[in-house]
Amino acid sequence: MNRQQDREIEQWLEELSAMEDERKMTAKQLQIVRSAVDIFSEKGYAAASTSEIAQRAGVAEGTIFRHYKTKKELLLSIVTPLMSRLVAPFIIRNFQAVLSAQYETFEEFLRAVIENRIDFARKHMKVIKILIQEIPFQPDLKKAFLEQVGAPVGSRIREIMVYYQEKGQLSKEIKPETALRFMASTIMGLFAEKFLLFPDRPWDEQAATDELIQLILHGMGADSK
Amino acid sequence: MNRQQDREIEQWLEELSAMEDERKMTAKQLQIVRSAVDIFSEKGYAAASTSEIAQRAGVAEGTIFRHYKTKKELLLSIVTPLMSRLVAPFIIRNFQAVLSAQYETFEEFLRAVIENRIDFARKHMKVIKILIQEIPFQPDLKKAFLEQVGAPVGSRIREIMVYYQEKGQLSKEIKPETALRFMASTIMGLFAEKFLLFPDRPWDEQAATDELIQLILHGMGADSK
Amino acid sequence: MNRQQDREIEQWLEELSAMEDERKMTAKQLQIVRSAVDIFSEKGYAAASTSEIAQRAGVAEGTIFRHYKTKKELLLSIVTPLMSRLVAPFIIRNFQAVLSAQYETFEEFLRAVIENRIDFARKHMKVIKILIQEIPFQPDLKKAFLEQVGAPVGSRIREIMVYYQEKGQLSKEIKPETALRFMASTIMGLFAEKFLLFPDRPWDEQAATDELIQLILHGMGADSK
Amino acid sequence: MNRQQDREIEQWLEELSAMEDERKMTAKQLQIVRSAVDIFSEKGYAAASTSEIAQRAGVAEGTIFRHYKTKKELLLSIVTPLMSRLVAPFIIRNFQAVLSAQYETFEEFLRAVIENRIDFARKHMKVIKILIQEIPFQPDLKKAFLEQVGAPVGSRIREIMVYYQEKGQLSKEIKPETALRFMASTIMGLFAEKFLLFPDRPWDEQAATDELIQLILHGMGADSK
DNA sequence: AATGAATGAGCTTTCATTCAT
DNA sequence: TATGAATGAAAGCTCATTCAT
Repeated sequence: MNRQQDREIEQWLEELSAMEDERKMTAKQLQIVRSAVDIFSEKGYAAASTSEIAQRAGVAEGTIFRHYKTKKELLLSIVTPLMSRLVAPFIIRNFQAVLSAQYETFEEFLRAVIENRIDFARKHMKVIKILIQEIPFQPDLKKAFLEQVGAPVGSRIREIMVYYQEKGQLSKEIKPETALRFMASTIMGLFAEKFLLFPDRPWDEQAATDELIQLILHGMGADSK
Repeated sequence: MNRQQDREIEQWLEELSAMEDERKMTAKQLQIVRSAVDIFSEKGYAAASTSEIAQRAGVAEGTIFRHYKTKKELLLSIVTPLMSRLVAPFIIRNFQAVLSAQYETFEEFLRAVIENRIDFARKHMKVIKILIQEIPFQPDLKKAFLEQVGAPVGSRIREIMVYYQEKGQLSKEIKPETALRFMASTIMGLFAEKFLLFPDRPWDEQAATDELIQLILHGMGADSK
Repeated sequence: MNRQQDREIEQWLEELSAMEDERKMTAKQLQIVRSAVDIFSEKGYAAASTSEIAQRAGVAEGTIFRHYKTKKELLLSIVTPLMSRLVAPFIIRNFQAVLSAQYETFEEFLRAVIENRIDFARKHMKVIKILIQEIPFQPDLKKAFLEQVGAPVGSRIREIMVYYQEKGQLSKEIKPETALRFMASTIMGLFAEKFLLFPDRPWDEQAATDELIQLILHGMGADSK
Repeated sequence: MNRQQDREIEQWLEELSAMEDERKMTAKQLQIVRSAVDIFSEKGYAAASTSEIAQRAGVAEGTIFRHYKTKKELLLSIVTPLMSRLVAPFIIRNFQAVLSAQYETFEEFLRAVIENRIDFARKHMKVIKILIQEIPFQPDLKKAFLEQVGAPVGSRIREIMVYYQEKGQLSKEIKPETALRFMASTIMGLFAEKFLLFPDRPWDEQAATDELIQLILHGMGADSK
């Protein structure tokens, strides 16, 4: 199994979950969702008005409420599917086998994950922004996030770390929770800078990724090439 | 100059800027600000209503608008002073002298800064949360943040890094912008975990700080003790 | 063409422009307009509250703003159509032909116009009152009035005066602007007395009209019968 | 008695009543009144806010209410004195003697009155505007106006007309009420044109006055010189 | 006499949601 | 399924007025 195959699997997982949602949508409904994503991410959930969403979707106000009982249900319908797509690559069955077959070193693994998630994040930037913005204010969202994302990813990370620690490539001192937070926050930091603070400033994505990987690897006491 | 003195300076800077704002406030106005901070951080700026703010402040709704022309002005009056307090420790005159007199190693310096900012952040958690939540939606806030916080802190970090790089304690490969983002995002990651995601889970602050410092030091290629 | 026909044309013009406005109104919207006319003319635009308008219209307050973005738009929607109706009789194509066919003397013409406009004014008293009251405070209204009413009526009056001056029935010394103002202000003076100052005092409309016509005719140096 | 003396009397009457009002005013109160006159005439009574009045007067909000119990009392304090000044020249004792001594012809009299009132109106334009605008909406104002202005001026006009009718200079057919309305409305029409509709257009005051006098004289069947 | 902070009722306007068509 | 008129609660904000200083 090589990187090409990996990408295909990921692709496939994405399509799968995406289709589940969108397959049975009417054209109007799709427009509503798209318009909602735009406006939620532009002005925030609370400041977005259903009438503006309807207008930008080219749809009557009432139509939104035919598909979603409340404005909040519309939010959840947008943000919940993202979560499963977010964890998809970590849920492949027989993960460890995949791992050992595929990534000789922790660095290889890390690079694969980061590149993959950067791809993903770029595609779903708006919805991710909505999710992160709303988690602090919506307890049910927070709960769903911890259960559906936090827990499974957490346990995967644990397995992975043990795997590479036993291979002697990773310091045993660092706790998996800390490592997860460390990785997640540095990645999200990169995103905050590139997409939120300076969206107009051009950047060399490859270089930034390399740099980031070095920071994480060193930080976690893994030997770089 | 020792840590004790450092804390005193910081203290003094804080008081100074705080007093400027609050000195001439009436009792009611203070209540309004406090109530607004609470509610903005609980439900977000857009979802907070001036009537609820007034109610919790024990004040008539009109009173808010006697002191602040608009709801947004109230937001800014809360969030703008935070910025100057945020950068205060970096603006001390003769910073380099202070530095060399005080911190032998980069690690010492890093520890001092992180502990200091953790102190600060704990004290001002709510307002920081408001600021971060609103920056993506308020262009003027974002601009003010970049100018008043980003720029000065950025140039300080540059000086500091050169200083310790020349002392041979810091890898020369890392760019200051990247370093700043790296440090900021790991620190904020810690905060997001401890205060937003699991505010009820007890934690050993000292241990977390030590851990964080090691991650940063290693990540940036500084030799740990 | 006789007076009967003239009245029919006028009638038709009225209906025409009225229908344009009201045809596509919902029942509720019509109630809103009616109620707004009443209340604006009773207390003045600024002192009228949308909530009172809604209440008297038997409609929810929000309904007003579904049809008119602002209170001012509601005012304009009431007052603007009046202007076109006000000038309608002066805009008939081939006016001069009508004139010569119809009115042998200036007095006849004057009598026709005055009676006609008194009819009109009685029907639209409230809206006229609103218009006159608000013109001094709303620059856009004033502009619209001058362009849509002042200019066309002015140039018609000019034509008419030349016509009767050449017939030797009208002094050539008087300027058309002055004549227009003279006629308009005496007519409006009559209205102010009868409808504003003493609305409860009964009056002989025919006698008052005759009297008024004599005053104007003599004032303008036209020979009375 | 000549025109010079007449002017002096008028002057004196004016001062007298003016002083009554303003003599005991503090500087602040005067500023309040001036500011109120400006703002009432600019935006209308209902749309003027006491806070704006206070601000333009350079006075605290509360100060207004120290002098005037309510906003309406402020309005009345401005508009009521105008009424007495408006009728002052008609109330001179022994009016008929003055008349016969002074004005040989009705035209002379008319010219004197009109010139005098134009003088007056120019000086008090703003307050007159306020009065006229508010009369339709304030029953007590209307009542005061009819009693203090309408009645005395009406009876004076009656005397005057009889006087000149007996001198054979004035048609006996016209009713004094009608004559009063006719004169008032043509004068006010001139004012509306010159001060409200086209305040920026320059005009020859003397010519306009002459023209107006001719219109009135002819209209009323008085022989012009 | 003058201030200006405080009030609470009321303002215009927006909003999420309902429902007859 | 889709519409859009209608709703009424609630939003942000203004206002005339009061009162302790």
